[in-house]
Formats: sequence, C-alpha cells, structure tokens
Amino acid sequence: MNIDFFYTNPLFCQSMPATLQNLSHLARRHFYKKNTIILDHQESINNFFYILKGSAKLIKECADGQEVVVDILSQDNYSGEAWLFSAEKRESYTVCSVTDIEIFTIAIEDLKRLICADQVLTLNFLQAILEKQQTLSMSVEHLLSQTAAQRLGCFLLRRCSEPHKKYNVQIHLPYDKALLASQLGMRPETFSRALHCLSRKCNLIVKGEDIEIPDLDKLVHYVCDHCSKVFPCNSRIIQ
Amino acid sequence: MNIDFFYTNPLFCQSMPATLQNLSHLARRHFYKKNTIILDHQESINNFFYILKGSAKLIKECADGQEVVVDILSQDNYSGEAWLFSAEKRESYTVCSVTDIEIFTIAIEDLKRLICADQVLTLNFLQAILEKQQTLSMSVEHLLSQTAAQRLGCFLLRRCSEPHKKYNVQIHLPYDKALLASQLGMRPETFSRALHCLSRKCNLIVKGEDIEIPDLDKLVHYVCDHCSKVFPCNSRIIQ
DNA sequence: CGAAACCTTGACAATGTTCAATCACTGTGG
DNA sequence: CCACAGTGATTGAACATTGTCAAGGTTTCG
Repeated sequence: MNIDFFYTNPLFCQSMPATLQNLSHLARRHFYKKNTIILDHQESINNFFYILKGSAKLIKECADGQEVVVDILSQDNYSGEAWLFSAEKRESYTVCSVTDIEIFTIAIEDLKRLICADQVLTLNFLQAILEKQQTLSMSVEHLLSQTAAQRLGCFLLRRCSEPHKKYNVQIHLPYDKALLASQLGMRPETFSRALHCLSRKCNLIVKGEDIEIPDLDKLVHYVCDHCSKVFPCNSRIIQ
Repeated sequence: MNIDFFYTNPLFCQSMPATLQNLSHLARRHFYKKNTIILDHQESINNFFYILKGSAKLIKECADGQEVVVDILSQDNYSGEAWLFSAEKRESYTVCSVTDIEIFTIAIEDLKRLICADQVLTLNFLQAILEKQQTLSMSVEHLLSQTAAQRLGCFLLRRCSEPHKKYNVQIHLPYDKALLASQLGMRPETFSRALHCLSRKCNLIVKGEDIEIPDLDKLVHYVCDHCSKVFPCNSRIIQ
C-alpha cells in the first residue's frame, strides 16, 4: 500500500521510518461493494483491518443461528486488534460492508511483530485502544440504564457536528434504520416507536432519514439526565 | 510499596529493573474496610489502582442521582488506565469496597511516565487492556441479546472452576445478590426470579449463596446457544 | 428476643418483542 | 407512462420480559 497514508495517519505516523516502510509492504488494500462479506470468521481472526472509506458492521453469530451486530465501524475505524496477543482464538465475527468500502488488511502476526519492535507504535495502539475501551464502556452503561428512546436520543446527540449550535440542528442518519436499531440494541419496530416518542417529547421533526432538532436542550435534558456523562460528551460519532 | 510484588506480578515483572524500582517508590498501599469509598470522583480520575486483595465496585452517577454499577473488580484487577492519555477528563466514577480490601494506587501521571519509558511495560499494558476489552465486548453482546436468566446462567458458568467436571458442580456466589444483580443489569427482584427460573429449567439447586448444578450441559444449552462463544469460553471469572 | 439487612413473592405498570398488515418509496419491464 | 414487485418503514394487537411497589419471609447478630 502507498506509504504516504502511513506517514500521515495519526495511528501510525509517529513510528520509525522502517516501521512505516514495513507497514506499506505488508498492508493489502481491498475494495468491496455494499453488502458483501469482507472478512469471514477465519479471516477476521487472522487479520487487522482499517477502513479507508465507507462503513462496515461486525456480526457475531450464536449457536442458534441468531445474529447480533456488535459494532458498526466507519472511516478511520479499525478492528481485529483483539487477537494481537491472545493464543486462544475461540471467538470470531464476520465483517460485512454497509456501503461500498475501501479497507486495508494486515496479518495479525505481521502487525504484532511491528508493534513489538517499535515503542511509539505500541504507545499509539495503547492510546487508541483505550479510547475504544471508553466507547465500549459507555455502551455498557447505556444498555444497563437507558431506555430505547434515550439510547436513540444519545446517538442523535453524538452526531451533532457543532455542539454549541443549540437551535434548528440538522442531522442525517448514516445508514438503514434497521441497522441503526440493531446497533442500539432494539428491534426496527421499537426504533420506529422510539423515534416517534422523541418527536413527541422533544419536538424532533423527522423526514425520512433527515431529522431536525429545533431545541437541542430539550433532547439533552431527556437523554443526558440519565447518563453519567455531560453533553457534549467525548464519544462523538460524526462521520 | 514492596518491590517483590512488582518482580513477581505478570503485568509488571518483565519491565526493566529501574522501572520496577520506580514503581515500588511511587505506588502507595492502602487498606479499607468493607463498604467504604476508596476513590472518589476526583481521585478516580488521577489514579491508577490495583486490587491486591478483596473486591470493589465502580459506580457511575447520573445527573438525576441514579447510580449504575458499571463493573465489579476482584483480586488482581485494576482500573483507572482509561485516563492515561486522555486530556479531557469529563467522565469519572466512584470506587467503593465490596469486602475488606487492600489496594495500591499510583498517580496516573507517574504511571504514564513509566509506561512511556519502558517498551515492555507498554506492551504488557497493551496486552492486558486488550483482554479487558474482550470482556467488555462480551458484556455488550450479552446485554444486547440475552435475557436476564441467560445472563445469570452465563455468570454461573464462568464461575465454574473446572470446566470439564460435568456433574454436581458446586458454586458459591461471590457477593450480595443485589450487587450481582446490578452487575448483570437487572433489579434484585428480577435476579431472584431469574435464579428461580434456572432452578426450574436447568435443575439448579439453590441454597442461599450456594448453588449446585447437577447437570452442567443443561445449563450450557440454556445459556450458550444464545451466545457467539463456546463453553468453556475465555472470559472466566473465578476468584 | 428483636432489630436490621437482605431476599423473595405477588400484583401491577412500563417497556420491548413478535407477528401480521399496511404504507411509502424505488426501480424494472412492458 | 403505468403497473408491479421488492425493500424498508410504520402501525396495531397480543404477548413476553422486566421494573416498581408493597408486603412478608429469612438470616444475622447484638
């Protein structure tokens, strides 16, 4: 892959020149159409991947056949780092594109070697993964304590690009309502009702995938009173 | 703190001698009685802590006063690493002892300096935090897809010390049922009913805090069919 | 024994799921 | 251009799960 990417990307750029060189040799670029499996169970265990453009969902499948969307990743998100140091690899997931997508992959073993040989890269990964951990930990808190409508409201708030604009904020939903629903831990029907509930209680105006928030504080009050964080909280999801 | 601890602890022992020396100078040991606040909001932001003996709960408080138990930590667990590299520290929690407890703390800034100066320590932290991340990610999956009874059953399975013993397995609940309930994301009443449900459907025999599982496979079937992992899964919680 | 803490139970309310029906939008072929 | 199929979104009704509140039971410990 083009070395310029690694020279400018925050996760990699501070590494040693030799590391960047190696990365550019070992990373493989891929393009996929919307709704295709981009990493199957086997591949997801052995590869780190980074989204250059587009978004993808991580799907876990249960013994009984049910599928759970455990995460949705967009540009500059990545996954697969979980298996860097773990010998036992019982767990796996399928990665499926949500839009047309451009990614690069690198074999876990190769990445591990590079990380172990470069202190700065190790530190960058440590930092990046701590940020990811905070988002995960927030998800847990929300699933434990918030209703469906509050989780949806929180999602909308985290998509506000200018947190200090308080009136007539415009938002566009980034993907299918059904997919969004599963990310937020609810059925599409519940999602639909939750959105309706927010439009009643917080005066949202919903037009298909476009949502207008006339008075942000109303939504903040409805959502953030039941969360330990203070709006505008860290875990923004602007894409 | 005694340097011997650092020389033998898996998270620290491979670091450079100078690092271990520094750790032992900078770490402060503390003892607390059951049910006391061991780190308040302010302290939890500025300190890494490690449990030497006992257990503690992490509590987040919402704007409306409600409290959520986001995690329960036991011996050799730690927390506070989230703020190692994050400048903005809007989030915080209170740490409260669940048993009599012995911990050591170290100022985040000190730990950060040591980590940045020691490649092996950085790698060890990266590895440890990736393991933590897997557990968190499992929690999300369970909260998204399992019922209260299944989550409880999963907890019980993860406490089985010998995964290959299939019959008449004995388990002891590690703390209050109410606390356990909140960790599993349910009310005490729901917990009580979930336990009752398991005793009916999977033949568990409940005697106060002691539980006997005559036939493990029955429970595994009830719980793990709705999970992407295969029993005995990695995330054990034996204490 | 008696108080306090913890746990359980029942009745009911709130929330979310399931299933079926309908609607809205889009693209296709005639 | 229209009819039609297909997909995604919404709605209603029945149901399942979980939460809430109040009461009563159990255990522990002085």
